[in-house]
Amino acid sequence: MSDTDAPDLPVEPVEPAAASGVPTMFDVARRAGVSHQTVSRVLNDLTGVAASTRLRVEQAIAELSYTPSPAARAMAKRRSGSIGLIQAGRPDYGPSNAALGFNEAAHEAGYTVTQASMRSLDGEVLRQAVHRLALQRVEAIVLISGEREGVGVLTGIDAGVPLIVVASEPTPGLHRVSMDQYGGARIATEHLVGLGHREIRHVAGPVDSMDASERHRGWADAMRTHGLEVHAPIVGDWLAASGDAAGREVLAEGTATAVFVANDQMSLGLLHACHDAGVRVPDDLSVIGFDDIPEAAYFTPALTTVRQDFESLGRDIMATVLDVLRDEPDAPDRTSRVPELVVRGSTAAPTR
Amino acid sequence: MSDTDAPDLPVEPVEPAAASGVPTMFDVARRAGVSHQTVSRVLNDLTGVAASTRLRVEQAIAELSYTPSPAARAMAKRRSGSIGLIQAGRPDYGPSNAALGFNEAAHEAGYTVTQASMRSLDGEVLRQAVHRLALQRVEAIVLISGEREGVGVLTGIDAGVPLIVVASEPTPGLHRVSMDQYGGARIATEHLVGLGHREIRHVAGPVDSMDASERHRGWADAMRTHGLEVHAPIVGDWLAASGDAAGREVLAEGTATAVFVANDQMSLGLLHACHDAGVRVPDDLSVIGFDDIPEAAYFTPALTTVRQDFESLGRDIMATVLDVLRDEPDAPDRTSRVPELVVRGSTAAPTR
DNA sequence: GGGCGGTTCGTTAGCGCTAACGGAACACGA
DNA sequence: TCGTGTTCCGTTAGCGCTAACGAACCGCCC
Repeated sequence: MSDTDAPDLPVEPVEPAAASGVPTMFDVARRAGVSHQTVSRVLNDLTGVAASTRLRVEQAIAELSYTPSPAARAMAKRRSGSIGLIQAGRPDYGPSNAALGFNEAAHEAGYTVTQASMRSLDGEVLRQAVHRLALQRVEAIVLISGEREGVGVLTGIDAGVPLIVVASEPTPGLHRVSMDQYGGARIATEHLVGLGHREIRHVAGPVDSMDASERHRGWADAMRTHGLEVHAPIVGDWLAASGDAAGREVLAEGTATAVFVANDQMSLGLLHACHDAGVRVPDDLSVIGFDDIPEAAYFTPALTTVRQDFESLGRDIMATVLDVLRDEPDAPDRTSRVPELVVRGSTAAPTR
Repeated sequence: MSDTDAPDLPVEPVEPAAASGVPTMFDVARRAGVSHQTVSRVLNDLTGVAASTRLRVEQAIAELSYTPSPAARAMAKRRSGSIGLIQAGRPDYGPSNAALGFNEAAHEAGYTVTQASMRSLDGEVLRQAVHRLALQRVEAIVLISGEREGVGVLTGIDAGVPLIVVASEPTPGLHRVSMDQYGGARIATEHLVGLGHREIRHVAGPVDSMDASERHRGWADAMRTHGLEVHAPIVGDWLAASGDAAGREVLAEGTATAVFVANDQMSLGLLHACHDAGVRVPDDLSVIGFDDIPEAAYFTPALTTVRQDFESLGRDIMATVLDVLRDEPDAPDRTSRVPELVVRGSTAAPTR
């Protein structure tokens, strides 16, 4: 049997001992009196293991409180089991809650989430973040940021993995999830029109925001549907300060009886401007916001707004990721979740 | 030369080809005409590589656009290079920004962040999140959540890795980071006292919140310092609704000339209640908040509050993590960052 | 000219898993 | 008795890195 004339040396089977502390699969195998492969089989719930053997292995696992090394597993399986998440820009109510929903859904699906968030919206910084995640061999990269630039940057990148973005406009080459901003804006506008308003201004979000564009479009289309004049919107930056400035502008003009503001924070600023100017809301001016942040109900007056379910959006993102990873041929389009009107005290019929 | 009488078979050196697409260290080595170990040396910036060789390797790396596999590296080095982050509870302004700062600092330090956030504050859910992260072999786990219960849960866990929490009270057995909530509350109270107020109520955060307790303590101590009566605080839950309820209570009582509210959201609710009741702020009642969320400047009236730098807190967390991982003997105590008073329009001298 | 220290590099052996294959043991019918 | 399947399990060979060692080569001094 021996293919050499040298004496058979006592070949020590190289079963690594649990020297470094944490037990390995071999430690479990030795304790259970089986091979490490059988342990692997039990771990991965494969067939071909006798019930009694399975039990012994499970017991050994429990006794050693063994847990498989994710690095070794990732290496052998050639997949990391983790998904990259980039949250760019200010951690506002919307993005934060979407990220949270995504996180929960990802864990439920057995994935790990590797975070690469940043305050900056700069293209170069974003590119680096994508690169960092790609280095980590994440299986997909998710971008939560409504800015058109961010999406543009991703479009030009070949990260080697699927890219999923939250975007309310079509994004060629990328997978997309969003809520129906256009529809929400129409609902808001219809509400004002239904109350009898005919001079309705719009305070929009930043020009680079796709959500802002869609809300603007929804407002404009609704106005046109009713034969009302579509003024140029006043452009803000989502923050309360810009809402305040926009409010002063609207009041200086003095013709509007209602304003559709593209988010709740700017609505707050606008309400502030009204109060300063002695303009009563909703008696002299109706105001409707967008998002329904938790504070909106306690603005003065309580803000009528359009509620978005960001957490569900986050879950939609993960669902889309799974579709993409599984290469589903006809995955459902997850861009039609429609926001819901919440009527409070900041809107009423016009008095003039 | 041959030690066998068999003919020399063409021994194929088992250098794995780039069959699976992504290039490996061996591919780089072959292209550069060196051994894979030399590639590793270049990658890890070790000495003992001739400048010319280093150049050739770097060029090969660039040409193949090779990036090392984190899984293989983690396995060989026996460290994952990632840190677990648990953000429990609502993604409010404070925690979200702290998480963001932490994220940026972690990446600057060369670490990856594995996220395990959840809306729930339940102990069991938290325990599972810690477990999930431990399975991932993260090198440390960070908890951002001011609830005492969360910290308590972590105290009882042996995750096998260092645990770092954001907590404004001492946490035996855990590493701790925080801002000086007590000091901030004293500053707020001193401001009101300085204006001449003597009947100052406190609207506190939930009893399980350490921040709430510290702010309460700071208020109470400041009151005592000035010989003022320390009433029992009204307990809220951080949300605007509870601030509204607290406001009604304060107004019904009718003795207070000022209120120190434990956060800005509840302040908003309280302002709302005042407006409803026809009580003018600050003429009839002064209100001061805590946190300085971006919206606070646009409350009606603009809110006087105490500003906290959450992003820096996040960076402090990462600094502490690094101290712990490096096993620094005398790491600095990062619990003394003092908030800053921001005076706006909601506080004034009492008129009675 | 030989010994000796430094620099530069290659060889080998892991890290802890999974995938692929093979082989032993047993049951069954022809 | 002999195949012929099953069922169960072990053996071997990777996955793509790092760590430890050792060999080759250079120049130097005695």
